[in-house]
Amino acid sequence: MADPSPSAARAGFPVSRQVLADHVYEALLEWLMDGRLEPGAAVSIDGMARELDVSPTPVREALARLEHTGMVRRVALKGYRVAPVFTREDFAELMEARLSIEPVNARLACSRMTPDGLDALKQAVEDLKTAPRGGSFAEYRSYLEADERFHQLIAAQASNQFLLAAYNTLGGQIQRFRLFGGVGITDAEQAIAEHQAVLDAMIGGDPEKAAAMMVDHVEKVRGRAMADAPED
Amino acid sequence: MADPSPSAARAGFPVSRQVLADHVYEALLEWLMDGRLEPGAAVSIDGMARELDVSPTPVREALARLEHTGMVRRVALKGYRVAPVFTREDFAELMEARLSIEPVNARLACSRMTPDGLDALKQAVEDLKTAPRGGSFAEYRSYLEADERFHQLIAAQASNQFLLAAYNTLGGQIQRFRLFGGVGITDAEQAIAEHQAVLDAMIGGDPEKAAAMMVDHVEKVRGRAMADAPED
DNA sequence: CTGCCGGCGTTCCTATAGGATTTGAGCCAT
DNA sequence: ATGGCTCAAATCCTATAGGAACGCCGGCAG
Repeated sequence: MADPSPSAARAGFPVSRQVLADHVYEALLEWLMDGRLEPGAAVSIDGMARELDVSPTPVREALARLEHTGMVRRVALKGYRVAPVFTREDFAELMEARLSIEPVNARLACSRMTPDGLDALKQAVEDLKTAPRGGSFAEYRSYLEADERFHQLIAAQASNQFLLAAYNTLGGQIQRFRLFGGVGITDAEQAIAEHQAVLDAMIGGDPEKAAAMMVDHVEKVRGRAMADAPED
Repeated sequence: MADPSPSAARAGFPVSRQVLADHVYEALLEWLMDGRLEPGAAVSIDGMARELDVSPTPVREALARLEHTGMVRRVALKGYRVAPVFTREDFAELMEARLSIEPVNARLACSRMTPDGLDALKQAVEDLKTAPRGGSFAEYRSYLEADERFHQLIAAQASNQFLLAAYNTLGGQIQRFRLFGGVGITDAEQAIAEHQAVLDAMIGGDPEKAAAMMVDHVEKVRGRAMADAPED
């Protein structure tokens, strides 16, 4: 490969234990989240290989993993395409799924919270409050990242590998919708308050209240998004 | 390759719209479920390629997909291994996850049930009742298959792609535990009655009762398994 | 006897080549 | 002008080859 930077990870960190397919996976994930790969666009294996200066084999492996996340869809002998934009029904289903998983995560996380986990959660909410959110699209990223991190941390603190895996499959879709749903950040103040309410319940050590606050948050997110994006 | 037989799969089904990696995926899945690949065993890419008479590339792609299901684990530059047997804690976590997802599926499935779906559910319970379960291990298979099919159908009838995906990631693990958990079929009569209770609630069109019956079923499964397998 | 070390096989990992398939454009007949 | 057909480019899919790392085993020095 002409660009030495990708191989630097292997050469510079012989203990890295990371292979090319992992880098390709992360690169594609980033492009998917950035919008560089728009929904519906074809993802050519050979094309991506040329773009990333690798052979098609690692690209194929990375795409096989991505398919399982729902970010890309595969049609045999036709190739991969970026998953289409969410319809209103898709969004409703996603929120329904969140409502059945995230409150459980919140309840369990509250019961099993570690001091470090609580600190991380506090930091996530703090980042939400301080993140810039007025300017261009790129500035949303830190806000959205903190949002996703908050929910991800709760799922992790629930200390259940299966619930964590289940949430992670949703998390990517949620993040993708946040970016491509067509709605900007119009509800930051309310969303921050709802996150704070969940955090307060966690600090107070009240699992049931934490679950209830999470239900409240997700339902309000759904309500706001459905109102903001009446497009169909 | 010298032996032309492997290409027969392609030549014989020109309309199959299925590629080699899909066949490899299904073959590996079957071997994992059969016990031919025991937990903890190494899954060599080259070895599987020789065994299946294909090149390593499709095997690599199939394993990349399987990794996301939790059936196999990958260590970079070291290869794939069959996921280890469930510990008591793993099983408890799995049941906890089921308790947060399957009752929701049952409630939604009851509300959105189609006539065809209901027929399929009835058939699954009927198969549970008539399946042989006294003899050898191989005879369990039809019973276990009907069990898994019952839960899978409910998840499908919930008409929520995300909940279905979430359940499917659990379903494989559940099935794997049924086979390798160390417990035989000692609770068929009770389990069938519990399935019947869920089905009756569905027939009666009572979503809340269907959810409650599902909770009852999963909790009792957990109770019986934890009592039967005190190994630690 | 014990610990170190160097060769050797196995395996993973990536690149490259070639066959098979789909898609789109261009041409011809109606 | 339009519908159908042919051809060619692009793409997917699989096979094969080669480089690099890991684990094992026998030999040798202390």
